[in-house]
Amino acid sequence: MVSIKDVAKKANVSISSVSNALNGRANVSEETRKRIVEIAKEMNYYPNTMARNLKVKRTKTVALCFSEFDRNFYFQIIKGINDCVVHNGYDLIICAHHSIEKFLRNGFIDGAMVLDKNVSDELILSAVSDELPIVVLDRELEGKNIYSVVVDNYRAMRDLVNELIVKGYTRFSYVSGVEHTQDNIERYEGMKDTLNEKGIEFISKNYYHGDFTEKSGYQSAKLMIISKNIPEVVICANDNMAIGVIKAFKESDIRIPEDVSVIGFDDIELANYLEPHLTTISTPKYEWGMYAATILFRILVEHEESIIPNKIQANIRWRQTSR
Amino acid sequence: MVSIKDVAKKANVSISSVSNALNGRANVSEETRKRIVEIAKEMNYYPNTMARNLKVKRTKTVALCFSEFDRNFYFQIIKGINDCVVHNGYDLIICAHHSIEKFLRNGFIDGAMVLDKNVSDELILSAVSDELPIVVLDRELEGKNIYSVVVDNYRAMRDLVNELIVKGYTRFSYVSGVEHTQDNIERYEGMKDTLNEKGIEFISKNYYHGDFTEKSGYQSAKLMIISKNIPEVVICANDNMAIGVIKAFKESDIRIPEDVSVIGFDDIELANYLEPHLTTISTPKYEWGMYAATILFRILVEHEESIIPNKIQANIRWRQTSR
DNA sequence: TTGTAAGCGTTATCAT
DNA sequence: ATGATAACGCTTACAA
Repeated sequence: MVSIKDVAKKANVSISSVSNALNGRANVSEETRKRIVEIAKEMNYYPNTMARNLKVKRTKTVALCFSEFDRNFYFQIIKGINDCVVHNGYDLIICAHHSIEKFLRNGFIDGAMVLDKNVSDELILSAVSDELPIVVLDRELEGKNIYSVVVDNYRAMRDLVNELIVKGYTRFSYVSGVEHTQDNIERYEGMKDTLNEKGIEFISKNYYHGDFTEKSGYQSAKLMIISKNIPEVVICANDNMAIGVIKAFKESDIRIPEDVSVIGFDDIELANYLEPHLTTISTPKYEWGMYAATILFRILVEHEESIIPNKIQANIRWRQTSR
Repeated sequence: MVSIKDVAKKANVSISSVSNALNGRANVSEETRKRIVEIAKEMNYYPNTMARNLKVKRTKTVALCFSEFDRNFYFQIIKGINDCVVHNGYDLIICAHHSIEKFLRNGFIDGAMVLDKNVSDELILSAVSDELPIVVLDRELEGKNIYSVVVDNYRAMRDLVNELIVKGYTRFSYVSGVEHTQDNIERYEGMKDTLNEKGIEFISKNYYHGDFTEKSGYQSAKLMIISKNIPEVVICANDNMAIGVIKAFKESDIRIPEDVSVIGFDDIELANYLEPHLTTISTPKYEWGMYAATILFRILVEHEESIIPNKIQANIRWRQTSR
């Protein structure tokens, strides 16, 4: 690996002149600057980032902690993040939760985003600092230099249920995601509260325990069928479970939406390709990522303080699985 | 940021003792070792990776260059890569083509993988070295310390066409991907050569110019319909175009597979959810990534030389869009 | 305009 | 067993 020393030797100047020349500083004659640049290029010299970062404190790199490569739901979020990062002239590295400590602790990054449930709150709270603001997308977390950018599940669900009631639906079932997750709780509460307000009681036998997987949706619907407890509409805590629900109903020749409506949450790519197309709540993934990164840069480059991020608003996509 | 110096001061020892203690070296008494470890923990000390890497040459980090966050086809590949990297005790960073130079040039990584057409061959060839082996997944590239792990498109297509001929198909159409891409060329050649061998001439009016997008598949099928040139089977250079083709046929009430069969390539997630389920060629994505990373580690940790990677074999998934 | 030298946070060599 | 000290490759005051 060719170092600044090698370039200096070949150019017959001191290393500081090389540094100055290459960093476009004024204190070097145009003539030598040219020569140095040329020699550097011809020697294929690139400054060692680590050595540089050891000196200057800014690295112009931010990290995204992410490891759920199974769920392609996330990739539009990442795209949004990436576009914003590039636009700000920074570099993005994505690393899995296994590696995040390595990057969080050591001044290699100027800021971070977290989209990985495997990372504990404690880790985040212990890593965050004035020199390392963190934006989290997968939880709500309070603290100095920490910013949460999450979807407003509760409100989206309220909007949905209100509209369903207007359409005349009264008998609801709910297929839950993993019980203790914030997403699931907010989505469920949104539904329940709205029903209650409208004088519709939600009884617990219409609550089915899922875990966000297609399979758990399938099994929940099977249960409805066996127990002859088919509602007018089944609201699923996410699309994957809705897909499972639909599959089970289809197998029993229960028509959608004539016999029962099915509604998901997330608006994954599949939702619009299924037969029938899935009515769901669309979280604007690209904008979500973009906004999260924007928040980070408002701190990083604008040095804004006391930002309170807005929640991301999700919207209903009426399609064919509902009337 | 607390440094080794701070720990040394607080523990009343020299920095070398701290370093030795924390790195589990023998030349430090058990007693002081314990004290130092304790103090380090209580001070929340983590060694600065960059400073360390400046000294020792191994970073135990590899990079994946990737930026097509639009095509979720890729994510299982990344998962395979990530699992292998973690299994070897390394860290993975994923960075987009914009940033790759920064990491390729500066000794921050021990090795790299490339899955990004935006990276030029020249860049790869100029960055590769004994200290930085590179595995490419998206092209075939020759050179010292460069290894290509690609899918055997040609063979898969030969297998497919041979079986189709056995099934009695004789009238083929082909919807191409972006013309000059290796994937497209190999897939097309595989089809054409096999047909020729079996005495079936492939005429150019049955070749439709697509670009791997659903839309281009849709338009190609529209063209077939308008020109009343519907074959027995249309082979698409990827699944997305097959989806477009199917959509167009459906709109014209052309039945699949009764009137025409449609076959894709890739086996994206959608393929198995479409109605009818798409017959396609499945590239084992997880294994592909896993294998590519494995090659890298055979060089990195086993110091193997002169490895000639096998091509990844793809397999036909007979489903409902073909007879 | 140019060069010298200190320092960033480590590890490693060599005295002690 | 412990501690100075050089070195990694760079930036940056400061001196020349």
